[in-house]
Amino acid sequence: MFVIFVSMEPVTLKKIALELGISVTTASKALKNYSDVSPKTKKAVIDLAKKLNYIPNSFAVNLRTKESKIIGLIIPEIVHHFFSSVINAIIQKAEENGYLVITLQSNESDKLEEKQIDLLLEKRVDGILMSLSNHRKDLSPLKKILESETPLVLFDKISKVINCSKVVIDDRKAAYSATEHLINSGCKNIAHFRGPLNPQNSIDRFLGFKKALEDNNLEFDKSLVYTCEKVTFEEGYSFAKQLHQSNKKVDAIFAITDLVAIGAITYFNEVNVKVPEQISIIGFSNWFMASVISPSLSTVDQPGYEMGKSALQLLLKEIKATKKGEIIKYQTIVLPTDVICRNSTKK
Amino acid sequence: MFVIFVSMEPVTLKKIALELGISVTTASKALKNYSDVSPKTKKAVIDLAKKLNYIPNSFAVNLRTKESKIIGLIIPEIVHHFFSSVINAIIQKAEENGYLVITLQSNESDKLEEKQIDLLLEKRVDGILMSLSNHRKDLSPLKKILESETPLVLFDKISKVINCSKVVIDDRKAAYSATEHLINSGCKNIAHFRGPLNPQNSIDRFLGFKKALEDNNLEFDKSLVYTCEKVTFEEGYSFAKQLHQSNKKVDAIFAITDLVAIGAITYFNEVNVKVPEQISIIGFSNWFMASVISPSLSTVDQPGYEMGKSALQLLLKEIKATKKGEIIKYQTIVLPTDVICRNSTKK
DNA sequence: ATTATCACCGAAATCGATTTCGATTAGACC
DNA sequence: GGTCTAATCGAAATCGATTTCGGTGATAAT
Repeated sequence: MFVIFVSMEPVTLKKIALELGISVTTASKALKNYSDVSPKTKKAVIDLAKKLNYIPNSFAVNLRTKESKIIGLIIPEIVHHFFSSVINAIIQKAEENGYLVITLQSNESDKLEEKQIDLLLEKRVDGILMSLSNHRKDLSPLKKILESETPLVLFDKISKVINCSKVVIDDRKAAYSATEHLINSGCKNIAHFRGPLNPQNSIDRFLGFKKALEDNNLEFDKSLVYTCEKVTFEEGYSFAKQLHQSNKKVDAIFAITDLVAIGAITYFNEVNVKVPEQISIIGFSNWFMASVISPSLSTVDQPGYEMGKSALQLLLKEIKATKKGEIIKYQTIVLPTDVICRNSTKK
Repeated sequence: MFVIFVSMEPVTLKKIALELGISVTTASKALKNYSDVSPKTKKAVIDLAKKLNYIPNSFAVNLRTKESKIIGLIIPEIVHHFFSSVINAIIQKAEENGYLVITLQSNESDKLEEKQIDLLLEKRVDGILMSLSNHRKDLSPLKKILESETPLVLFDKISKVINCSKVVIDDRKAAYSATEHLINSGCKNIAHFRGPLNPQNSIDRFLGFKKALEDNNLEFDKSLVYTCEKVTFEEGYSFAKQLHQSNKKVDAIFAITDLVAIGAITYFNEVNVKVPEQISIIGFSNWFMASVISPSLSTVDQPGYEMGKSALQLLLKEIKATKKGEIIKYQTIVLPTDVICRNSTKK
């Protein structure tokens, strides 16, 4: 049997109504199970709809209901273990709750980030999840989101001064614990490969590091702090090399990220400096590779999946509240972190 | 100054028209730069629109134009280096072309995959990009996409029998080259850690492996083929162990994926089997970690970014053609791959 | 003065689904 | 027969932007 169809026109309620000799109104009500439609008509409509494979036009539905059932997500980087775990959680949980997710990558560019905010607002997404770029200082784009009455939840890389819900870890405390872990294992001269100067994340980790030294009566040596610009493997490698060749007395390193730590380990492996015997190294994030590298990397577990999940749940709550016209109470969720001891640190 | 606003009603064309004492028609035309609107009126409308921060209601625009300017993307896994590179390319290139991307993860579940296809069709996305789950055999959900006249492009994990555009690498040839690389460096007893039995990918790589042996007069030993179910680090590790403890004469391994290869390397490092002196290992994908592991891993470069980019470009072309009512010529793009020699293989 | 031309504007239909508000009919009940 | 209730149905408005098509008034051409 040959079926030739010239771009068949789509199945609409009108078509169904026409075919059954009823009004569009009744057809609509039948599908939505209104009580003022006779069972017979209901069945006829439902059957025909199924037969014709009727799909309600979401454009029209959106227009009426003023909802897109879409959530916007902006993050600095997709190809990044932590963020891809977050995305994973968000997409999955969103779908379970009847929402789809548009993902955008700011690439650590402020300008792009702002453009993407506009794109999402134009698309009239029902809510926005964001992790900010490292350089963001101008908060007016975020305020624009709030003014448009679009619920907004920030996670991980947030701004403390913007008035909205947030999901974070206590970076300061986590860094404190990591440093203390090094100290407890007997290290006294600890270097820190920190992140860029602007993001709150890396500031907090630095402060936690410093505080741990102070609280344990260890001298803070400014020259033992190296600042990563891009937070890469190569930086970890090269700072380790600089540190090693400087002949400074150092017995441990706390790195801003597992990737940086692995760069350092790789260097020390190459020049036969024993980790952790000669130098202990601890990272941050608990990236999958941390458990696999040799020696396996001690680190701080940063729960990406949970973060995505919590952020999404907060957002959904706010979307519901906004819809009902309720006043939203912003809240900040702080997720727990754990130090994970492996073989790159002693004891 | 206090501004109290009770959920201000949104700025619409109607509002602008009312404020200026003109019709909605004229306001619309002014913003779209029609020639039958006086420069004075145009300016007035544009100025007021900017002042009120007017954003056209995309729901209404979608309804009129029958376009969502959204592309759907379904992949088996997000937290995966190769796929996240693909996503990265797709999202970026889509944005540059005025499209946003809804990403969904099938999690290697057929049922989920089918549900997600329905979700995207209900959302009336302008096109769909897919990499299939490993188990997909029933192709009717894909046919449903085509019947709905939604352009579809498959990439990486495709089905050969479905009639649509595709972007792939020549897995067979790539595996052939990888194996030949091992042979050329003097290896004669080569094991293969292959992927699952169903996906075309892993079949092709297996076939390429086998063909390379034949063409070089090496005996194919079935007992040297290990089949990964999940394609994990652990499988690579454990197969390496089995192989080692079996005392079979083996001087090389071709692994389906870098992750599996790294699992194997890790095992051999632990038991002090020298790579590549005692056993050569080559992986597949050119994951970032491959260059970092010790010894660095020889592998086949699988261009994820390019694949995403090509798939998107094909899709955009089809979307445009469909819109114009043109007939679409399906095409299959085969991207080149390269063997990358590092330190896990000889010479 | 008449016609033609041009510049400018707006009423109304349209996209497809939803929902309000009546309208109609049949049967029940007094 | 008349009133009332319950069961069914549909006309029309609505969401907001777009576009067709026709109209008006002013100026230029004859």
